[in-house]
Amino acid sequence: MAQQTGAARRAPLTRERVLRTAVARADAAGIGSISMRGLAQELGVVPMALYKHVANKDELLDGMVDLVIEEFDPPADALDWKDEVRERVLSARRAVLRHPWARLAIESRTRRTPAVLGYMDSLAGAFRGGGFSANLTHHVMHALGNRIWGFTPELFDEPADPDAPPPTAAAQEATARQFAERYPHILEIAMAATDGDLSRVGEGCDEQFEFEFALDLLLDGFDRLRAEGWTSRRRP
Amino acid sequence: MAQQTGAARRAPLTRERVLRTAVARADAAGIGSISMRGLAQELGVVPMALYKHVANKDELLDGMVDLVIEEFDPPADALDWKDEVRERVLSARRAVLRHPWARLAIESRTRRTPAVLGYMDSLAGAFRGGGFSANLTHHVMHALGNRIWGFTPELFDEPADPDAPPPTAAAQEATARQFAERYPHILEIAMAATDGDLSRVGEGCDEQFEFEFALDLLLDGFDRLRAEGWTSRRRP
DNA sequence: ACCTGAACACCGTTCAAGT
DNA sequence: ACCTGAACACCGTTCAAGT
Repeated sequence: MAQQTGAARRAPLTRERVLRTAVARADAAGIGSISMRGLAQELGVVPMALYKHVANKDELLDGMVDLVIEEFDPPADALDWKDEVRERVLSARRAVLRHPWARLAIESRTRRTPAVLGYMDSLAGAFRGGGFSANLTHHVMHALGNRIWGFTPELFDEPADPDAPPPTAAAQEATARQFAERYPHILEIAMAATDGDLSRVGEGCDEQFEFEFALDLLLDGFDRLRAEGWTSRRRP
Repeated sequence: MAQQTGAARRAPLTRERVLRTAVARADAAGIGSISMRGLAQELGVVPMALYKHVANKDELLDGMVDLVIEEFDPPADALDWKDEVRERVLSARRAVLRHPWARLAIESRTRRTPAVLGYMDSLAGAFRGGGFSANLTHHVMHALGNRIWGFTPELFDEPADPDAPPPTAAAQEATARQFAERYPHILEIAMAATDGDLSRVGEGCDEQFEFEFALDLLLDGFDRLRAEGWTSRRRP
């Protein structure tokens, strides 16, 4: 008995299984929980075994991002360029929201995998098909920036520290007064975002709204340049 | 003789000196070169000594970013809102270009230091002073996103691996053909960016142009919403 | 009271030794 | 030929022991 160890009884290690396990781990415990050693242990395998399937940790992260990109849904055919871009980007957003670690992984990766290139090519194709010149397509994709991956930076919204002791009412009052004095415009903005309900300021704002606001603003601007027959390498 | 060790002879350790040394080190060797131990060694000090001046590595990074933000120049007075925002953002860009590591540090930090808040407040103030409602100011700042820090994601431009062996002409031809087949739109874009000179495709494009293109496109869109008296919490 | 050496619990990756 | 244990050169941070 016990001729096979736990490791030997497991499904054979494949690149696919390594990557899927890493994605599940990152989904559950964040990108900080991804280490070659920890992942190997979860797979019941010696760390070096992973290096059969991924060259190093960077390639592991690239592969994880590729799995997220594979979740992007291509939109139905016969949309005009604007709806196609919109659908593709919002689909990317849904995938990135399912894998919150992907935001930082995408930002920190220098990645030009086939999955990345394929997605960018399909977006570029949507613009070209809508009558954008190659040049203008180039510029508008840069203008979209990381929004092509469906996320925006957080800027104002900071995850509240769950370990922080709840401040006393007096302390809260004091810091609020100080804040109002030093950062009056930020306070205004925060209050506007919560319809003046100061107690909800910490909740952050409606990120989905902000994302679509900016996306549609950009797409409208693009449309204007396209309609104007923008060609020159000059700014709008 | 030698009553004072090298460490003792040095200027006393201060938070300021720790942060400035870290910034200089990151400027020279990248963010990956920043470690508590390495930094301590450079300062001729035992690692634990740093913990007197920064609570932990996260706070060290926050402090480094703050030093970059302190390099932002407030613009001359009496600019209209658009020029003021433009000047502030382009000044931020100049600082970030001087400290290339700051891009990733800013993206990965969850930072709401006084320096960060102060800068965001000044930007928000420019919009408010230009007649933007608090609500619209909120949305347009989200739309600017990380561009308020003066950078855009790299998207297409990947630093060429200097260690990679120069591919043979035949291999280059083969990959080019394959690339053209799989990613025709990206190829078009890349060629447009280099005026059709394929040999310069690897160089990447004019990032400064792309940055200002997107910035001005956004500012124009903002101006349009402002002029229309945009108030509703609906998309543009 | 102050400071710090040693230690703890990790990393990614190499490589020689073992089967 | 294949696989892997041990090792290398690191991490951030804690804490007890020393001055």
